[in-house]
Amino acid sequence: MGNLELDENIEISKIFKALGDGNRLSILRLLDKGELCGCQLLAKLEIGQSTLSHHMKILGEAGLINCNKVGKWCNYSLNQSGWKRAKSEIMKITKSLGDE
Amino acid sequence: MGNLELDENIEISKIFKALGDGNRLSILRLLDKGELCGCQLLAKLEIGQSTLSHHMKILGEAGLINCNKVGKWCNYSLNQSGWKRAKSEIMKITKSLGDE
DNA sequence: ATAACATATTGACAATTGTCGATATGTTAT
DNA sequence: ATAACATATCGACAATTGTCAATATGTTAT
Repeated sequence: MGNLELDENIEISKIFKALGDGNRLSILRLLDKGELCGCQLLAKLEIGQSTLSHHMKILGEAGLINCNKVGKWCNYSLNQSGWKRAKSEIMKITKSLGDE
Repeated sequence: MGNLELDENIEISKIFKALGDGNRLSILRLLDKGELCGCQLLAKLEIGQSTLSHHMKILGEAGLINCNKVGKWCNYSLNQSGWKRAKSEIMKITKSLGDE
């Protein structure tokens, strides 16, 4: 038993689940403009601190961001390798559509 | 009031939410190999018919698939323009990472 | 007309998710 | 040592999600 392809897809779906939230997309767009610590993100978003922390955890576990901890600050940035994976999976799923 | 950027991101997040499920990724990978009707998909997946129908609705509303109805069959296929949008949003979010 | 088939919809349910306030942990400055 | 700050964790809650069985709708074949 156990569908291996499905298990693999469930694994990959975590990346897209992480992208499936408006606030998290806002966070990622901010990070694309440059590294930011949690408190800077917090100042730009309309959510509580614990909520932000929760979102950062989900993005981190999905491999989409890194945290470079400096003292009490967490300097978050986009994680190149996570995004590479995300893009590559999308390309694999849409091989038949070509590049256009 | 109302945060417009967030609203836009919530809108876009629906595309990624649709990708955030293992069974739906399986469905999309099957469709990438070629058009299939619901009953053909059903034969390849381990889910009930109503569940499949539900997933197809979500994928359709996200703009990721089309249904070409022929008689009692729905011939599903990947929707080029929906995927173009998905890819373009990812590229926008990761401008700073370049193409690599 | 009737039966068989493909798909959609409904209602129910457990599981997961997004959010918050409160609290804990760890760090810097006084 | 103490206070102030940054982040993480916990417990609670409502909302959303994935699934199913049952039923409805629409289509084809008899």
